[in-house]
Amino acid sequence: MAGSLLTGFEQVLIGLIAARPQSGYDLKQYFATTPASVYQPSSGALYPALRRLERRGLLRQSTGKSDGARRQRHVYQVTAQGRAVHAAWIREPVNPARVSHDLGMHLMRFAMMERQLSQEETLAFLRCLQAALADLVAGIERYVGDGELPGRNGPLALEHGIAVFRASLDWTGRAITVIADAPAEFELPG
Amino acid sequence: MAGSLLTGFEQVLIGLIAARPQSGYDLKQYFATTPASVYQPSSGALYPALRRLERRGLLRQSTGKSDGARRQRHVYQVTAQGRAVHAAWIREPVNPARVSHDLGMHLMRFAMMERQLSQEETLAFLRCLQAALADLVAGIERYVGDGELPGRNGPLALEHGIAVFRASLDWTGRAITVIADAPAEFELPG
DNA sequence: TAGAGCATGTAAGGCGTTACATGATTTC
DNA sequence: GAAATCATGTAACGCCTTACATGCTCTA
Repeated sequence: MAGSLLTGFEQVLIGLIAARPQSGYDLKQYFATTPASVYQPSSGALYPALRRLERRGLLRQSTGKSDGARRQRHVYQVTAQGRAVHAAWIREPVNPARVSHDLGMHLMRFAMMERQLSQEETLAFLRCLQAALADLVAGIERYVGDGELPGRNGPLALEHGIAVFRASLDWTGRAITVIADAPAEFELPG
Repeated sequence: MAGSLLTGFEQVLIGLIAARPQSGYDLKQYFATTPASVYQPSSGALYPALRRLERRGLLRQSTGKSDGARRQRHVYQVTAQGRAVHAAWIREPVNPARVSHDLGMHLMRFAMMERQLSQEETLAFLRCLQAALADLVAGIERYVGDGELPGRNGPLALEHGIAVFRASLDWTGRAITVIADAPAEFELPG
């Protein structure tokens, strides 16, 4: 992602805490139990990241109430500034040149868009993603057609890439249909 | 990948140089022109990596002949020790627990297997990958079925994961067919 | 009171990114 | 001779990984 000064990991942390105030341990549990998660952050990555975000004024600690916990938990919540940073991240445009690199992060953003963006904005995002993926797939297919790679396994591995990104591309079409067909169930909360 | 002391990036470098002796600049060109490549290494990553591998005795420089090059090129080739390390990397087993994380690296290994492994060994690798991906997809589908995620975008994002890994899984089936049907065209060179 | 699980944190070391620096050689 | 291109490299900085350390609380 281009514009922000935060890492993708930090942005995801803000988004998760924006959805529900929670502690570092809660986040570890979340990452550990969510299937196919890109992140399995270690303590050495997670806790320093939370403190960085706190130092920058994007998170703050709630009153550390120990509700039966074994040890004092540090429950974080998002500040107004943190909410603004998160909103800007959600709205970052899709960079077509980096879509294969950023795909996982785009999906994270999509999952977090629901309470931030209107139906129309979400559809615009998906259409950008769709166009970028279509170009990506076309580019790989052109490369395969050129017969650049010798042997058998090389072309097969490229076919894997085509199949995977084509699955992504097909998904964007289905997602657009689902979002477009669904009624706007609720308005965006403040 | 589990066993080796080298990074995945370093292993890929050894594999590419094993296929054909080349310089750092050649490798940059390769990464820049191959579509959907996982790596777009910067100079600050590439050249130090090559020197690390040289210092460890896995690469050595050919006679730096300037065949009309603008500047002295440092052409690397793989040493016997480097070849052994690469062969061990190619044969590393698929860790089912890390398959979603290692998938790109597995595909790199597959692309480089052709001259290292027999048809039977390649098929065994693909069947391990197939089994691991099947478990992964089943796990995500079970998670979706549990209805853990609220809202609309979260489940849709998970469906993306299912679609992508299912495309990988389907590819393994096709690749197994292609490899199994193909005659052993040539024997493994020394 | 010993141990297991909870929850946070630190320290060393390594690697990558960005940005800049440096020669050499064509080309105009 | 100036500029563009080729080709390699360095330095600062930041983040992650691994491994270890620390206390607290519940259970036996």
